[in-house]
Amino acid sequence: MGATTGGGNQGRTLDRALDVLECLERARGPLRLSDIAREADLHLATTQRTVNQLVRRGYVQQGNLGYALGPVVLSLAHGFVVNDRLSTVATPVLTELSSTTRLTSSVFVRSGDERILIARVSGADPLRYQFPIGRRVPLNVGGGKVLLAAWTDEEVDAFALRFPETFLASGRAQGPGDLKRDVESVRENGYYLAESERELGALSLSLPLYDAEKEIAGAINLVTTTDVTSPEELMTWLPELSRGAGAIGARI
Amino acid sequence: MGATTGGGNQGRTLDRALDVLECLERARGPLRLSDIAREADLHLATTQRTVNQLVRRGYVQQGNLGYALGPVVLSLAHGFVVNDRLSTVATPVLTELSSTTRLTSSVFVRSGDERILIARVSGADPLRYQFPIGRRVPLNVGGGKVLLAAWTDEEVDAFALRFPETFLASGRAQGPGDLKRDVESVRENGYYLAESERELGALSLSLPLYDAEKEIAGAINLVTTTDVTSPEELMTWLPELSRGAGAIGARI
DNA sequence: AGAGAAACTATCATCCAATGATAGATGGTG
DNA sequence: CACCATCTATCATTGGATGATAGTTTCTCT
Repeated sequence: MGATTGGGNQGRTLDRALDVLECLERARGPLRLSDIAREADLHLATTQRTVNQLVRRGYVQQGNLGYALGPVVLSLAHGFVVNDRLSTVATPVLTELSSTTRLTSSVFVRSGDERILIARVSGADPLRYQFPIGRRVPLNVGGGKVLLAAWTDEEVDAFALRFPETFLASGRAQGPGDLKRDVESVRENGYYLAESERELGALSLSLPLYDAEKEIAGAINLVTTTDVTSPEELMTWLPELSRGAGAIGARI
Repeated sequence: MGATTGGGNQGRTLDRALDVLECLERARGPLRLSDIAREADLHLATTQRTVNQLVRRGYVQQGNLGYALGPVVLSLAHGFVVNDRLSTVATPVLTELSSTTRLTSSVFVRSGDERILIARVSGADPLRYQFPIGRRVPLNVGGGKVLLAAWTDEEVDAFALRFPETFLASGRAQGPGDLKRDVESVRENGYYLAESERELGALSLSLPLYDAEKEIAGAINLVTTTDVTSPEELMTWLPELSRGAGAIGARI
């Protein structure tokens, strides 16, 4: 089903085209025209016109197994990373941070009910993830919680209710109450330590990033695995991470 | 016939939205609404509606200096790199190639009258380029010429006439005749050695990539600088590069 | 602080491009 | 060959995009 806006039918054409793109983004392989139509809940004819248009512009490419995203989306991403203030400022800081801690560090920002990884530098023994930049990850597990800490109670409540019961990678269930408690702890301590929440065996220490106007702009974290680093050991890097967060925040 | 009969105004809405995105991609910094309208040749009201829609979806973000691309375009790019056959196949080959040659290697594909870098692995002493993946580069200079070699003479002629007189980085002028001669040499030799064409001091050796059906699918190259590598020295890596090209082509 | 400009938002009648049902062309399969 | 699926093409209808204008907010000078 598409993410088309419920309130009023304005901007239908563009919304549908973006739905098509994002449905191809989620796809694990090439999609047939009819697959896209079903997935994005569009008429076949509409899908065809939209997809062909996207093909003409290079945003979608057609193989003999179906349609997939095209190379032009890479160009847009390039335009983002070379321009975006947070991206360009964060990268050198992460590089230094990963160099001193020998851990993987990353920066992500909120996007709707998700967060998007916009920068990452691998540590000494890199994690197994492949090209994570741009990946969408949930907002309600792991380091995502530090992004919620800047919201009002009402916003957090509304968000928490949208995710009634989430199962973490550790197997533990996380209800709205648990989420609110974690957000509270972030507000008190200024950081969040996550253990096997999004990924089993993953361990991460996350801090919010604030810009010059004290507005939340994203989050930074160090991530490792439980088999090489203990939570206590990871916590010793908190001052270093905090310094990195400050350095980034001061320049955006 | 397939595309847009009679050059009518079909798919105007989407086309305009993509124009907006690409105008932000080209921009060197945040753009004001009126800048976008002028740049994309749109009415201000149309621009506003389109931009706001893109903001709502995260494709554009609004700062206090204007509009810029948003993080969601990174997600699309992520969807591309994890799915695209050529991207995933090429990366390990480039890694090995750069390891043995100690040079920077890359793969690019054609997109309209440009080529787009879809994979790159840095060599021993990395070039000064920042995050080049996704960058659009001209098709008529440097390694781009190997992509033209698979075209018919008519196509090459038509293309050459679209770029009447191009000035290379070395200062040399390249007319349509020069371009055609270079394309001929690619057809004969199977490779192209470029010296200070797109970038002053750059030296690159490029080969076309053919898929299982002998259709051209992109190009691969080794790139270095004239101050550390001589053309003759670079040419000694031709067998290695050719082997890499074959390995990629066999798997797509 | 206040005047002026610029950036952005909102409204609305007109009309054209998007829509979707249908039919046709193409290609692969047993 | 018949069958099924994918993709393409056509066209009347209509509803959403359009663009002119006016309004509101925000910045920038002096």
